[in-house]
Amino acid sequence: MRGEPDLAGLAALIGDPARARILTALMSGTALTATELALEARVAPSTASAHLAKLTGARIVEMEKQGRHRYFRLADADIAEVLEELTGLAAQLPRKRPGPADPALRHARVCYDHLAGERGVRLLDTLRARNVLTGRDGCSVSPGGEAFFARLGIDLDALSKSRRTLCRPCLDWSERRHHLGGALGAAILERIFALRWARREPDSRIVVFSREGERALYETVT
Amino acid sequence: MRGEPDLAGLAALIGDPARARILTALMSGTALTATELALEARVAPSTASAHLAKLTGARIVEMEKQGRHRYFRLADADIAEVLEELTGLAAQLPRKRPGPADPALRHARVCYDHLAGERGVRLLDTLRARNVLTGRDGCSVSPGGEAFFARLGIDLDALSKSRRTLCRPCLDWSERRHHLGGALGAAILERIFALRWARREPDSRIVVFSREGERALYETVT
DNA sequence: GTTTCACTTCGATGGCGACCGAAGCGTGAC
DNA sequence: GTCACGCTTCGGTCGCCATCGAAGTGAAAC
Repeated sequence: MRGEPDLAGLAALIGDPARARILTALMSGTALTATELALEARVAPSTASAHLAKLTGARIVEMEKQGRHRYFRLADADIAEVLEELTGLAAQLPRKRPGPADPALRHARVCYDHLAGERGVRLLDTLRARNVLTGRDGCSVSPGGEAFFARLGIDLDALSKSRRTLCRPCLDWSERRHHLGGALGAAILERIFALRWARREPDSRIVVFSREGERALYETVT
Repeated sequence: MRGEPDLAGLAALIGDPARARILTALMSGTALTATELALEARVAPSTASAHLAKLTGARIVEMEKQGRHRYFRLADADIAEVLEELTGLAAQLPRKRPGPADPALRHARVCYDHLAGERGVRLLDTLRARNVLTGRDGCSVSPGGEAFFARLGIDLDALSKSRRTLCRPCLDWSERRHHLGGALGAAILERIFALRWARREPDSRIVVFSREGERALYETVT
C-alpha cells in the first residue's frame, strides 16, 4: 500500500489559506492554543478546530492537553524546514522581488526554534569563516569550535546525545541563503535569549536584539 | 505590495491531484507536451490545459511552442528541489514506512536533471569520502577533484561560469539523505548517459545502469 | 454544587474549482 | 486548397470542503 507518497494530499493540506496561516503562526516554534490559532487564521473556533483535526491527523501538527487548553505545535523540525522552503519559493515566484514584508522580520526572526533572517544567515557565515564550523557539509564542529560553544554556555556533548541532527543548514526564505538550524541552532538561540542579548517581540516571530546583545554576539563570535 | 509570500496559493497549486501528477511527471526533467501531460494526469486535454495555464501563470512551469506542439517543463531547478523535499515529507508522514514504490525508482532515478536514489546518494558520499568534494558545505571541489572531473570529461571552468550553483546538496525523498544537484550534478548525469553507463527507462524517471556502467562508475570514483 | 471557559461535534449552507464535451483556432501535412 | 492534429476556450455540471452558529462535552474556578 501507499505505492507513492501523497504529494497532492500534503500540499493541499498546506494549501488552504486558513491552514497556511495556522502553520505560519506555528513556525514561531511556540505552542499555541486552539483559540489563538483561530484568531490567527481569522476563522471561527469551530472552523479552526476542524483544520487542526486535519493537521494533527496528518501528523503535521501535534496536540498536547493542558487543563482546559489544548496546545498545538509543529510535529517536527523537518516540517518547519519544508514550510520555510515553500515560503521562500512562494516569495520569489510571483515577481522576482524578494518581498518587503516587515523589515524587522527580515532582520531577525525565529524559524521554529532557531535564528533566521539577516542575523541568522550572518551568524552561520561567521561561524564558518572563523572555522568554528567546518567539514564537508559546513556543519561539523571543529575542535576549536568545541571550546567556543563551551564559552557560550552550550554543552555540545549533551546536545549530540539527542536524536536530533546537531547542525543543519536551513534555507532562509528572506535571504535565500542558509542559516543554522538543528539542535545546535536551537541551543544558540536559547542562549541568546537566556543571556538577554535579544528578546522576542510578543505574538510574532520577530527577534529584537539589544544594542549590547548585538555587540556581545559580535564579540563572542569574532 | 505583497507583504507576505503567498504560501497557501503555491501549496494549493501543488495540492490538486492532477496538477501534482503533472509536476511529478515533469520532475523527470524532460519537457513534455500538453497531451502527454493530460495522459499522465489522467484528465481530459481541456482540463490539463487549464491546469497548465495556472502553472505557467504562476511561473512554476515554462512553455515553449514548437510547431504545433507545446512543450512544458519545470521553470527552475529550485522548484524541482522544493517538490522533491515535499515529496519526501509526504512519504514519511502518513506512516513511518518510507514507502515501497518501485524498487528500481528508489535505486536510481532522475531528479530534474541529476542522479537521485541510492545510487545518487552513494555517489555523493563517495565523492566526499575521497575528498573530491570538500569544504564547509561539503560541496567545494578540491584541487585534486578538478583532475578527477577532467578525467570524467567534465569541464569545471565552463560549468562554474554558468549562473547556476555549481554544486548543491539536494534532499533525496526515498533515502532521506542528500544527493548531488546543481550544475555539477547535472553534468555528471549527462556524462553517465553519454558514456552509456546507464540509460533512461522510457517515459519514467528510472535510470538503469548496465553492469559495466555500474563498475565503470565505481572504478572512476575510487 | 453552579458557573464559566476552552474546545469540539453537528447540521446546514454556499461557493469555488475541477471536470468534461463541443466548438474554435492555429499549424503542419497532403 | 483540404484535412488532420494539437491545443485552448467556452459553457455548464457536479461535488467537495471551508465556513458558520448552535448545541454538547469536559475541565477548572468559585
